[in-house]
Amino acid sequence: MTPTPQQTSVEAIEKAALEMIAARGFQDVTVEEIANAAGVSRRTFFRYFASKNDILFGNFAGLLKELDDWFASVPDDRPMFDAIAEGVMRFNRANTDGPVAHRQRMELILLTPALKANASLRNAEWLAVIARYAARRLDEPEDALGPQLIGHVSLGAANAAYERWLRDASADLNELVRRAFRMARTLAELDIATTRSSWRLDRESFKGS
Amino acid sequence: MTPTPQQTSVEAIEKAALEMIAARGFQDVTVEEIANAAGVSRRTFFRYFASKNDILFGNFAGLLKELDDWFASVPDDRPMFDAIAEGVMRFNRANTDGPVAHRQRMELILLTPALKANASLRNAEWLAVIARYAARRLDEPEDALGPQLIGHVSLGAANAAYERWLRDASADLNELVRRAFRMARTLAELDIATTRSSWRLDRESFKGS
DNA sequence: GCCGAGCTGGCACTGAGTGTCATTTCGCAC
DNA sequence: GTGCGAAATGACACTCAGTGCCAGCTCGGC
Repeated sequence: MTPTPQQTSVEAIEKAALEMIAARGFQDVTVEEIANAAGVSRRTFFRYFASKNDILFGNFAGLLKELDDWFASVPDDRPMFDAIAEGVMRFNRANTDGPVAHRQRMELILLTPALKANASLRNAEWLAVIARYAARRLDEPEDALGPQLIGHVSLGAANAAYERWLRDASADLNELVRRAFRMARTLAELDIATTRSSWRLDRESFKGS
Repeated sequence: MTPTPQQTSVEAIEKAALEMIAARGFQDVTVEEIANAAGVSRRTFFRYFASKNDILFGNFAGLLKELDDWFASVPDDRPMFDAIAEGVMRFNRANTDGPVAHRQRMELILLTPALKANASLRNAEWLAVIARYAARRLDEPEDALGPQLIGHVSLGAANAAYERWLRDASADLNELVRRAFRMARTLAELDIATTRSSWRLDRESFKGS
């Protein structure tokens, strides 16, 4: 049993906030209004959330820890991007209070500049988890170009899938994630297949070390 | 000739701001202080910059337009990622007031949460330019998964190169950009080369459509 | 020299976020 | 069930970003 929850529950504030924000937009709802709706003082709101921008991000740190632990348990003989793709899907699932609220929350985040900007800070923490796993797999330092690149690319693939999902009400997020990671793994093929004629290799920026 | 610049130059404000921010940190400098140092009222500051977060981003929109125009002039027989890598390097070069200030500015942006968050909004605009080019090359809609993915991955490669550059005072940014894009193109090879033993393909998330 | 347009400064106001302190609530020991 | 200490809360004051409004100034054209 939980040792008796605090009188003021984080969930109550989140619920009140999501309802008002969904109805009127993030910018038009003040923290004071949210606090009142949740039966809490403005000051107490800021004891539970570092900023107004954090209301919709829930227990991000906790989910991140879970993800990190999961990657630690992935065997090294599993293809890296296969594991990362599954990590993304696990993270999304854990991040959900039912698919409807999930979509609504993601829509708000990606369509509200202040929230999108805040999300980038969270994404940087997420990226660090991926980079740590990639560093282990590549046997390189975490801050080397390789692991960091894999982190950035994975974040890009996940974001591309998310944005596409929000445009298609009918699309399946997991399927989009799989497609995005499959494409990301083999971008060179995409490049070659769509380059109409030969480009003189001695002009290629990619040549050389 | 320019038709007589405004009395208040954007450059003067930027210069005053950069000096104070570099010396004392972004958060500890108030808009009022910057405005005073630039000999301008606080109100006027906000007529030149939409927010305090925008001071260090210069004429981003103008550079973006240049980049877009340049991509429009790239022939379709040039390999896509080769062109994008050059686009990144061109953008960086145009974004510079001498390499010292460039590095200092990027350090501030990437190390100050508020600025990093703001940068993500700018990066989204940058990404849209890349996606437009990719859409043309792939002959797909701009908002399809492919073009968007290429935009996200390119942004990731550029960011990975940037962050690595900031850690290595001696590193060459262009070389890092080339390396990052070369790796991004062939991630599958990296994956295969570092997967220690065979993973049963029927468990692969990538299988199927 | 006059006039209108655009730039500027000053002022007041909203709202986010923070420090401080008094009060309340709750778990716990007795 | 009574009292105690710690933690949570509420209230207040304050800083600072950002905005609307209006009055005054400057500059070029007439």
